[in-house]
Amino acid sequence: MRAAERREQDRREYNAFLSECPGHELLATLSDKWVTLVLSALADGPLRYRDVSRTIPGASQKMLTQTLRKLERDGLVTRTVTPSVPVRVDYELTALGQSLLPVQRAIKSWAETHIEQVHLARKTYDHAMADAP
Amino acid sequence: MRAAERREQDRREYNAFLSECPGHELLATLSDKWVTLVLSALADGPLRYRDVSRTIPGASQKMLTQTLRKLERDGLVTRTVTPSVPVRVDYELTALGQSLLPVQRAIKSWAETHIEQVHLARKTYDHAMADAP
DNA sequence: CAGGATCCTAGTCGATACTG
DNA sequence: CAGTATCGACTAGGATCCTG
Repeated sequence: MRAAERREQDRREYNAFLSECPGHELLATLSDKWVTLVLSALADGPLRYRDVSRTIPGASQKMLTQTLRKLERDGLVTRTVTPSVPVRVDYELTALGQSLLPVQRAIKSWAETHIEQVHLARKTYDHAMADAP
Repeated sequence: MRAAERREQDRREYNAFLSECPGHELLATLSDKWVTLVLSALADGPLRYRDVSRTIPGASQKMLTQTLRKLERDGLVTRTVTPSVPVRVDYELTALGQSLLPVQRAIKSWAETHIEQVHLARKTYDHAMADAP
């Protein structure tokens, strides 16, 4: 059973290494469905909580809050509370957050120019699989 | 209860719209932890199954196979079976797969230049939260 | 060697209800 | 208005065993 232990050890070390890898940290946040949506919702300027949720009808308010908190924690957006009645909370991209937009655009750009090839490949693949199951 | 139904309807429509959005399709695959690792493992040239798994010790063979199949289906890698005894299977990036590497590099690049700011922001945020819980 | 088939758990997400 | 708290459904991913 030493081999199994050894493999598990390797796996742990590797995963530890990965969680320290900047690229994967970024991907972890960037890949979040709601993160990308919130980011692009705020791209045009600051929004109140309610307006963000209207811009992204698919998000439950739990996910929305969770996402906004995460982004705030990472320094990508600022949260400004105006203690009126009722309270008003505005969210705005920081400079750091804005610097992420070009990266998003790069991804979107690749997607738009290559997605058809991917779809075609899938069709071909699925068809081939249907012939030889 | 009509309001709830309406919201659910909106959510469904929105999610349907999202799943058709090229950007999110790409992000769905690109953000997969194992996808990025396999992609960069194959960046330097074709590899056999065993070698991929050695390059990425953290991946269970289930995840590895699953990921490779997904990439093959999307036309990002080719799978070549050599029917010797024992069999030999090579995986190689397609042109489409290689065209994805610059995007990965862009992400990695942003991560490396900005990750410290993110870490700093987190530290500050967590510290502020500790003061006012 | 390269995987297929299963079982199982830990975390994710949505819906709902309540608060300052 | 802008959340917080809680619960249950769901599922991705890991461990394990087995095959051509």
